[in-house]
Amino acid sequence: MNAHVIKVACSNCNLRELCMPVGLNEQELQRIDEVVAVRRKLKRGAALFTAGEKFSSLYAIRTGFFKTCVTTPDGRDQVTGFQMAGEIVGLDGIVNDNHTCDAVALEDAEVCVMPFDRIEELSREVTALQRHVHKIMSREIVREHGVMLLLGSMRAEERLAAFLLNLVQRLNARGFSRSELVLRMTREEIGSYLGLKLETVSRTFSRFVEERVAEVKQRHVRILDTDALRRIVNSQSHLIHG
Amino acid sequence: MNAHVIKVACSNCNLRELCMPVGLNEQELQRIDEVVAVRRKLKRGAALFTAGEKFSSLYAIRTGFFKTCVTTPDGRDQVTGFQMAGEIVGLDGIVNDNHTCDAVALEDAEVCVMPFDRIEELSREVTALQRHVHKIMSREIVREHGVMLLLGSMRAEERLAAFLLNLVQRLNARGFSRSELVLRMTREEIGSYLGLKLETVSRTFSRFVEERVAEVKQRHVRILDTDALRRIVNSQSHLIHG
DNA sequence: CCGCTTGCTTGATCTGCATCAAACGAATGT
DNA sequence: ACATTCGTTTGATGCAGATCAAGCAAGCGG
Repeated sequence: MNAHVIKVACSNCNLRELCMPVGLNEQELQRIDEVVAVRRKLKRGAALFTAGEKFSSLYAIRTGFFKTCVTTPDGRDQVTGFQMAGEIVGLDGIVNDNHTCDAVALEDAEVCVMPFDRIEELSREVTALQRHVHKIMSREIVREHGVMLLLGSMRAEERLAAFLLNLVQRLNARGFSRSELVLRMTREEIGSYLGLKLETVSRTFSRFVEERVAEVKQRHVRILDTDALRRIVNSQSHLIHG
Repeated sequence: MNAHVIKVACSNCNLRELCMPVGLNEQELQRIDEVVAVRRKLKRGAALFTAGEKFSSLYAIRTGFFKTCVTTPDGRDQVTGFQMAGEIVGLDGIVNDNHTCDAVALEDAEVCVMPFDRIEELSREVTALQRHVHKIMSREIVREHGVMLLLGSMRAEERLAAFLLNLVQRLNARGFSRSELVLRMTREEIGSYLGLKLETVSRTFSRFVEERVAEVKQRHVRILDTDALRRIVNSQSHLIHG
């Protein structure tokens, strides 16, 4: 199953400040290394875990890009998030010791496997780790609030603008351009995440191009006017008559 | 601010199995009592906390019914959840030490105030509490996945049916009828939660009445055909041509 | 190089829900 | 008991996005 399994350390990982607490002393840093059991490589399209699978570990993404999605028995499908390097996936599995969604690599990827009982054990001793785990889970809750707001009250243009702004912001935090990006997912996956059909996503991209807000060539996107995107998100279009 | 402040213990609280871990020994039970600092009473309409407010505590609902909602600077509003006795609110505040949403009592209510640093301290010592805190946060993440699915891919009828089924299920777990309930929130609040306008909520209720699926008199709802509701939720209406 | 598959774009039409509007019922305070 | 306010219901109309449909571009295997 795990084609490549490599034992490694967080203490000298350049993504540490993204997925691990900061301000640890020497001793704590060494203990943190115990959190990661192994690394695991995944091919594009492969699932890191799937709904129903036994939960045992959280995963820190080292390289690559993931989507998480829930599927109902009747075949409905909803992308619940896109995750990139330094982000943690698997939190959904804690509550019932089973994963409730799939995590799928959208490109070749590598993750750090962190057995959850080891995380719990260590976070009883290293306060900063305990706090960090709590923050990560809380952050996910807050992120999902944002998605609910988006799905519940935004129009297609606003949704896609918010989506793009969020993506470049996160990419920028990882040293990438704040105006240029390559989408790792299909129009259909974007649509699923945003509660839109793929045709609507495509048309909305085209409208952005017409309005000179962005250049879009397949999955290559160059944002020409970030402020315009921000204005679109805060358009209050739904309140014109309020 | 806190008109009524009463010191109390979890160990003899009849809601303990809802908001605290089970299977604790005598000693652990006593320690758990330290988690709750005080209780706090709220009048209908009062906010337990609001967005921007400093985070310090989680709250276990003892009596009453709450909504949580996020508001954007441009006046958009989204109800992110409804909470009842035994449920925990405030998890959103952990990540940035500030609350990011409002929690408002929809009827006179009482909560147990649990200072978060005390929770963290104690959960370093009581493994069952640590596990419990993790499960509560994970459960919230999973719940929100469900809401995203609902908002992203369900039709009005399906959303309202899912909403009703979820409410009675939770009420039933608290000893109430599995067919009769009193809504604590307005049509507008239901609509905000479900991504619908209040008129659509009202019309959908009327349709349920026509179809003899439920009786609805203002906020009093009697479910006549639970299976019909379940069928509506799993209708696959969006896949007829798939 | 070609043929195939997969993903994307664009057009035409349809529809579910929003919007606008009005009236009604229930709760609240005087 | 009454007026006022707030929440709800119901009807008429409009529109954003879904659906249906066709063609196109890119990647890939043979």
